[in-house]
Amino acid sequence: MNRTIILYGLGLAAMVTILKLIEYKYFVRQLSLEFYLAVVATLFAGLGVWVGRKLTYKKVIRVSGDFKLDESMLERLGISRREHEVLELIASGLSNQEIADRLFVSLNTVKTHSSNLFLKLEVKRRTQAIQKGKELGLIP
Amino acid sequence: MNRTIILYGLGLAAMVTILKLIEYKYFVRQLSLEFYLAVVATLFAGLGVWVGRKLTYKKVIRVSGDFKLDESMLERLGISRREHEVLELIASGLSNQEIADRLFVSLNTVKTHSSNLFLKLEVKRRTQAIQKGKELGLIP
DNA sequence: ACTTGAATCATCCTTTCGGGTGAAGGATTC
DNA sequence: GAATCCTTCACCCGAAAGGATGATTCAAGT
Repeated sequence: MNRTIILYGLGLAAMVTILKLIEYKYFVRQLSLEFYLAVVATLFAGLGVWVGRKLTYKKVIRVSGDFKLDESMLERLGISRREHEVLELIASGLSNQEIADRLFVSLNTVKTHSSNLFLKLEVKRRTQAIQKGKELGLIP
Repeated sequence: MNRTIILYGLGLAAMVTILKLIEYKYFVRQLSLEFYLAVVATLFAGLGVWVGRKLTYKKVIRVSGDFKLDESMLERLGISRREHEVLELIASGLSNQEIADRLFVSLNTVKTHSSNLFLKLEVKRRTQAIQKGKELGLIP
């Protein structure tokens, strides 16, 4: 953070210096004030974008919380609501029996759902399903 | 994305217009060129920061990258290097046999490591170990 | 009315996991 | 040298997971 502020200051200083040099040597009497202003505005807007990126990069990374489900991926893979629900519970670390209890269905039903899920995700284990589900944006 | 670009353009246009008005009405003959430049530069740098934030916000969220291992947590829980290694491979979706092949040890060894790991993490399943490992900053 | 897909449950069978226990070799520390 | 920790491996056993297959119900569409 301190580093970026210092860099920002140095960048500003360098900019001003360069502009001064340009001002006194070439442009000031050859080009219009409007053009000169446009150049300054563009340069500093660009600098601002760069600095803004540097300043907000790390902050945003920490936040990075809000997960948005990729529903198009669900459709593409033909994953039903129930199967997705099972995937979420698998990822939360529950056993098939616990999932069955939570969804008020039988163990066999959960096993069927998970088997179909593994087929659609092209995986062989629930741990792989977790991994792939995250990659595809199906679970947080 | 298109919206931000349009906003950016409108912002620039508005800025230029305002500057023009100011230029022809008040400042141009009362203040030095340096001061005028500084105002322009600051305004546009600020605008750039704002635009930069808008432009990079969504992109950065998806990255959500650099993971830093919490080694103090490993020590606190008494998790050895090998056990942590096994945890990483478990989280990547490998079976115990696959982990054994990758580490050039026997299946029994992997089972011992994972069992000790589960004790230290206070979990009962590998899926829970993945979940808790992520919470504690032991794996990405 | 017929088809289709989802959700549900079942049975059989194999593989994988996980718990418990013991033990041997190596490195470090006291 | 004894104690401790890590790593390695083994055997046994029960629980959980996974594959294959078939069946029923029910709602939605055609």
